[in-house]
Amino acid sequence: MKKNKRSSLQDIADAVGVTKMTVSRYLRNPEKVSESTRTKISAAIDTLGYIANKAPDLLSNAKSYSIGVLVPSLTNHVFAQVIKGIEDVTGPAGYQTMLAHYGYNPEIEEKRVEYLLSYHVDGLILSETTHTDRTLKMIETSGVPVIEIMDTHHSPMQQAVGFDNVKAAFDMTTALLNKGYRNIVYIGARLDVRTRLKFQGYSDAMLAKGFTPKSVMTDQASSYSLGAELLQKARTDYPNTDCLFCTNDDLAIGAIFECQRNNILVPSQMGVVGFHGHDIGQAMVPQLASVITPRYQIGNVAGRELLSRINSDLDARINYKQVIDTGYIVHLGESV
Amino acid sequence: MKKNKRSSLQDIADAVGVTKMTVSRYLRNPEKVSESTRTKISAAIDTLGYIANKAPDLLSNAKSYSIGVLVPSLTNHVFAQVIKGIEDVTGPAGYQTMLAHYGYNPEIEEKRVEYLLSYHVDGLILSETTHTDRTLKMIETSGVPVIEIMDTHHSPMQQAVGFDNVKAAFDMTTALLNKGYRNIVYIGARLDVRTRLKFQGYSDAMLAKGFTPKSVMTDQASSYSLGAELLQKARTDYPNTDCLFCTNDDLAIGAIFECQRNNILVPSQMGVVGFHGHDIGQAMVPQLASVITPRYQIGNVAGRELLSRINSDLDARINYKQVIDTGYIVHLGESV
DNA sequence: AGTTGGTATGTTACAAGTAACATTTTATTT
DNA sequence: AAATAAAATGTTACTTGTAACATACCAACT
Repeated sequence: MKKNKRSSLQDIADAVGVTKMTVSRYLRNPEKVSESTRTKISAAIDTLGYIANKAPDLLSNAKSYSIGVLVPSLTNHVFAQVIKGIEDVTGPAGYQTMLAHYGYNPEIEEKRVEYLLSYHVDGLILSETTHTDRTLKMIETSGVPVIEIMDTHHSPMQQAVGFDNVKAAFDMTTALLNKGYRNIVYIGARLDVRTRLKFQGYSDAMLAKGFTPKSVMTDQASSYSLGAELLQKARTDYPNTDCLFCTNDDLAIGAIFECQRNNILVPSQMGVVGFHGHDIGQAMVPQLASVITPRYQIGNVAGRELLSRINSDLDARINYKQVIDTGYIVHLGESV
Repeated sequence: MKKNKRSSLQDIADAVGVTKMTVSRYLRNPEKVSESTRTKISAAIDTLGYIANKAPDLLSNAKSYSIGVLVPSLTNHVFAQVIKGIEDVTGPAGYQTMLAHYGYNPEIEEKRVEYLLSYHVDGLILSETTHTDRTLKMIETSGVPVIEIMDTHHSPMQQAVGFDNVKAAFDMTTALLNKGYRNIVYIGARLDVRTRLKFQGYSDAMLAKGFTPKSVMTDQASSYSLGAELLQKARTDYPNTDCLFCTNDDLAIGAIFECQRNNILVPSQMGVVGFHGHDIGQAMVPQLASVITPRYQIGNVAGRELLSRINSDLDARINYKQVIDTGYIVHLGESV
């Protein structure tokens, strides 16, 4: 038993006794079709369950009203709010998002970009500042506008929206030093670009006040249990550690739970700091110190800028080299 | 300055001095093209930055090698692992996922299904058991195989993979009663179908042992802070509450934090139970009691079944009315 | 030299929807 | 009733890549 094709405009037309052009008009400019024909077409569409086919749109180079959004990971809570920020602008404007993820891997990012471009997305939002040569080439030749989000430390392809990870980590570290911490250890995982940038900001701040940067790093993916492990490793490697600056909230929260299990008092015996300011850290006891990043706003601004460029007549590839900085808040909470 | 079109096979062909058919052959069966032509085409593709166009595939009704995955929400941690489970099967088989979300709203689900079908996905995975009439109609007429995941309590459209939410809540409630809790209050949010099913299982278990079901419900979305609020509401509405059965881990964790802030001892003064068994609940102190659901496995099985049906010659709409139950684990942890 | 066979490339037709133009039908006016 | 205008519908051409078939070219063999 072979699958029978889905119905086309032609099938509707045949059922009604008109040409597909009339049906096309019904869908696009109903007022140009007579009342009686309209009724018949409407009935036929219902009966046959017509679904528009995107193929001709792609063929004719029409706008697809789709935008491609690439995030590194779906388990990383950071991006759920970014995506909401994007869709709250693009949705009402009639755009659908094609969402894909690439596991922090530039080769997979390349595949995803190719995939999205093969579907003629009208614009792209990428969550990374480093890309393969072919990714750059494809974006260049496709001519779609691109916005890189999250980090503004690097020079953008076209346009970037986010904050300076180096500066944010520098500011937090300085605040910790001002609070009296002396043996702050940086806890990193995944070792993606942003972790490296934050470590740089931390190091700069430590060195600026005459302290030695220390770190415990792993390329494993972040998790609560990894935070627990890395706390123990820090205490072994640097026995007089008085504060952990974790590259994200998950590690920090895992470390705090491990402190609770081992009767290490937070913050009096150990300060713990995260990054991004997620709900969970703000709700927990003690409230987690973190750099609160405006993730919703980053998505929102990126979406707005992207739409404005999609609807501009300017070539996406010229006229741009713009950075929009959305800032961040150093929040000390109760865990330092 | 107008955007210049992306390059097509014709552009490559022109650059090399052959017809586009030869270029097409180069991409699909390189061995059928002469060595010298191959070299020239390869160079031209690099220079012009050719990106395949999906349009002809859609037109010719070829397989798209895309599958549509609809999840209710990206902030709900449940689905990240489901998606990983799906992609770990479908990715290696050469399929890309088109991921979309619909905020627990059947009308939006309908739009998303239409969108995915307009791009000719080869199959659909839906996270809901109730759909609009038009959604059902579109899926019926499109002829694509569909799998509904998460709940198996209802009769599936074609095929369902998941567990029985009513039974799971019944079993957990029974375990709590056996442990000696008497005034268990059900805490619900969002009021989606699955919350209702779980409440039913809880009620059945309470009534079976002669206790009165009690609940605190809201249609707000779940969050840690909402868990804190609902704990207080439960204590006001039912002063002798000795245990909270929360519809998900987020509410449960928020409730535990609120207990910690108010010096209510968990579990000795208040038992708290969640649902799904997320990492955070398992890592925290005290370890959260929860129904551990096999989310990765649900995705994995759904992906495997979907592929097998995509590659079958059978009409997707017949021969199926199958439920695959992946089970769950009642885990009592340290919070009861 | 002519035939055969294989390799490389070209030609045509097709999928679905729409813009642009052409034609037919209906309504309005004289 | 004929002329004109307006409304409704039809025809053609076009977009991209590929299957199916057609042709051109060259080498090897009789």
